[in-house]
Amino acid sequence: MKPPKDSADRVNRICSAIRRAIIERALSPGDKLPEDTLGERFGVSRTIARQALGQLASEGLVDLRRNRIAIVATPTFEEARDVFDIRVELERLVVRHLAGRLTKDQIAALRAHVDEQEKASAGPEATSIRLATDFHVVLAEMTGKPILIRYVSEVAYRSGLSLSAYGRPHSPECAVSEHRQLLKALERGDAEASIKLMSSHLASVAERASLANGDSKSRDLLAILAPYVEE
Amino acid sequence: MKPPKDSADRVNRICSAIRRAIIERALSPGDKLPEDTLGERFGVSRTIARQALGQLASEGLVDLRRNRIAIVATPTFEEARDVFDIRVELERLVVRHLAGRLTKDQIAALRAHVDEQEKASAGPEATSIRLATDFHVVLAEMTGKPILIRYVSEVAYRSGLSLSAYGRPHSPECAVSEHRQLLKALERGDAEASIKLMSSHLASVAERASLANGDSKSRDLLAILAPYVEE
DNA sequence: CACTATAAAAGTGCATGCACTTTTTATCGG
DNA sequence: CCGATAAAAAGTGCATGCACTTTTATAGTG
Repeated sequence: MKPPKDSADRVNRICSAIRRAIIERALSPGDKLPEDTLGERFGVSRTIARQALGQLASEGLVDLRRNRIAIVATPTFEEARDVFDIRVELERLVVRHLAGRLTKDQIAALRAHVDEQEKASAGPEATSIRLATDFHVVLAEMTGKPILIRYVSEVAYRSGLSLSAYGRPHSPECAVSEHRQLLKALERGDAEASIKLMSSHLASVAERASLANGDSKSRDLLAILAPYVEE
Repeated sequence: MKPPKDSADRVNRICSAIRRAIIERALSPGDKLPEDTLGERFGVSRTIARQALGQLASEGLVDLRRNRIAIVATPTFEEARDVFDIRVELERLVVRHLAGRLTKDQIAALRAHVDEQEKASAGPEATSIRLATDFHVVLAEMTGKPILIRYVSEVAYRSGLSLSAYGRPHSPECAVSEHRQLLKALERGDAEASIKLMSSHLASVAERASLANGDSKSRDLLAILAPYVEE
């Protein structure tokens, strides 16, 4: 009779909230996440908040420092690049599996998603970024492969964090049109094209963070500073 | 002068021990892992044991069921296959980055590792399996990319668990010779060949778990084989 | 004897308390 | 006013205790 106290996912609620806050840039690298503040805000004890932080740390979104307040992670430039490399491979796996296999309903859902994304282009950047990331997660979910879903989500969120650290302002129109193109290729079952489109889409996302390939480390600093200097 | 109570990695010690026990098949899918037994065995409180279990659960090696004793995970057949798919992509990334970039010392270390592996072929299966897995982890570590290392280790261990669930007896000689071939290709900087060798090596590992042929659910055999065949 | 009901045991879930560390604030000499 | 220093506050690390759930052992009944 009483609510089954389904508390296993109280942790999850906190994680989701923080992930979203990060992806929407309400939280930035270095921002503090004290256990008791979190617990208070979410109406749970420190124990639960602590678990959530542990989980997020294992996903690379949070930095746990002994005896210090946990903070939103600050990915290094190299880490950001590596995550993108991995992300490309994982998402290629996704589209390879999805090309030509999407049901009518799935296609409709994806189209609706992109439409919403387009509508959000005019609005606040936070929503736009979140929807853009969600698109990739939704794609992954359509594979029905729990493990792939988990990994793709993880790298997608980490990418978002990197972008928040090193990226220039988000450009929604671009993402929308690229998503539409990809969707078309998937729909007509062109795996080859889908993979290419996904790769180049992610490359352009990475470029926004100046993460484009270059083995030289000397220009990294410049690349890092560029977004702040220009404008 | 007292030991700095470097307790952050007491959790890690437990995790490592359990991971190793799993890979060596001392622990099998379904085996129970009670918090207090663990704590007692490792001389820590339940709290720490619990953290370790949480960590391992997030790596997919342990199953946490509410109010029930944690158990070693039993990957489904599909999960096993998916992990292998992801593993192939990640390890391709590893060898792609390593080909032609290995230092003399690294090559020596790898050769030593394979030698040890060969020596262990005659001994107990546990050691042989562990060394075979380690080879892949060591390779990943040589990329110096923390994130790649983490993901590769994770899928390597998960693969080991799948093998323990579905695999036939381990065949050490096979792994040794394949590792040697790969090492040669890496050494002479032949990225193309390295990637192929890694792919086919992992395919043969997967085959040992009957993950390549359609056991019960053979519906997309082509999709399963695609990553190994292509290119 | 099987089969159920029931009580004890074992185990997890979680809040809490205390020791310890880091951070902040307050105080004081120059 | 500034910098240093000590004291208070804030925060984490972790063991522990108690409520609750599952499992096991026990006893009762037709």
